[in-house]
Amino acid sequence: MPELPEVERVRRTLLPAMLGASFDRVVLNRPDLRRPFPAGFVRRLRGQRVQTLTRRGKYLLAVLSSGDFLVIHLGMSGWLRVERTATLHGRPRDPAADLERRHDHVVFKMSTGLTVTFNDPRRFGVMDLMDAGRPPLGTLGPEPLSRAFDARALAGRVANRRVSLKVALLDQRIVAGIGNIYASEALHLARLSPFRAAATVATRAGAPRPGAERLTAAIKAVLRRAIGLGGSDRYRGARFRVYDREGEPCATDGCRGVIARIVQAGRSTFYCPVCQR
DNA sequence: ATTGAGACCTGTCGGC
DNA sequence: TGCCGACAGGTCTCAA
Repeated sequence: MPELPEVERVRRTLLPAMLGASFDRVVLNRPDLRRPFPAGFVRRLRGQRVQTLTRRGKYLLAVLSSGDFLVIHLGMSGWLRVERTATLHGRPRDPAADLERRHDHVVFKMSTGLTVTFNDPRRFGVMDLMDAGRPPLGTLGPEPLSRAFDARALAGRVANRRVSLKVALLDQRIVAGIGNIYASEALHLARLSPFRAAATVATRAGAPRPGAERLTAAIKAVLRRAIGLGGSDRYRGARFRVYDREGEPCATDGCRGVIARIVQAGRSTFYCPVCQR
């Protein structure tokens, strides 16, 4: 589920439950996610008030009244849901819901009376208390929707990089928050081939090449649109331009191409061999 | 210093 | 129907 637009949607869902509220109870249903929870995790959260709830790339960041930073990454399959009441007993059996609750790994009971539950079947997510200036947070590239991320910034960051453009977009140090879906989407909108060496959109004669302008604009457009649609998952939001559309006709005006799927760095790339150059 | 491959997990889907 | 492999929205580590 989660790339930048989906994480942003989760953040907005969480605001009414968590912002300005404190942790009344914290329950860990297992000792680890991708990594163990840090020592004293429950104790350090309990009673703390959430002062800010922001997003950096694909990370959610809560600054607590104690000064601690609660950091949450949703991994591949993580999400957070907000519920009004604890649903512990007296409910009719619902096999589908029971199955899902098997992966409720962390529960926050907030002073708003709302419960926030972290669910993550694959357990690639991370929850930690850490310094915002430290890696990986400190090594993230610019926020793609910020002013600071423009053609010049992108060009500077891909200079001398021999990896393909697609793989470069997945590197969170170059730009933060893009994942496998929106990398393919942005390249298609920008009509740039995923195979190109990243450095081919770098600076020449002191100015970013045209590809860098198109690509930054496409990244912003694709992400803004997805945020506007509430992100994407199986059941809602985005109709993708190319992602998961192998064999379908290309959506670019006047293009007769057919969407292809290939693998780069172990991940699927969807693209149009005709209009992406 | 970069880069690719493999590891970490569970679930789902399509083919036989 | 059941079994099996391929694949899934992300990092992280390790060897070349």
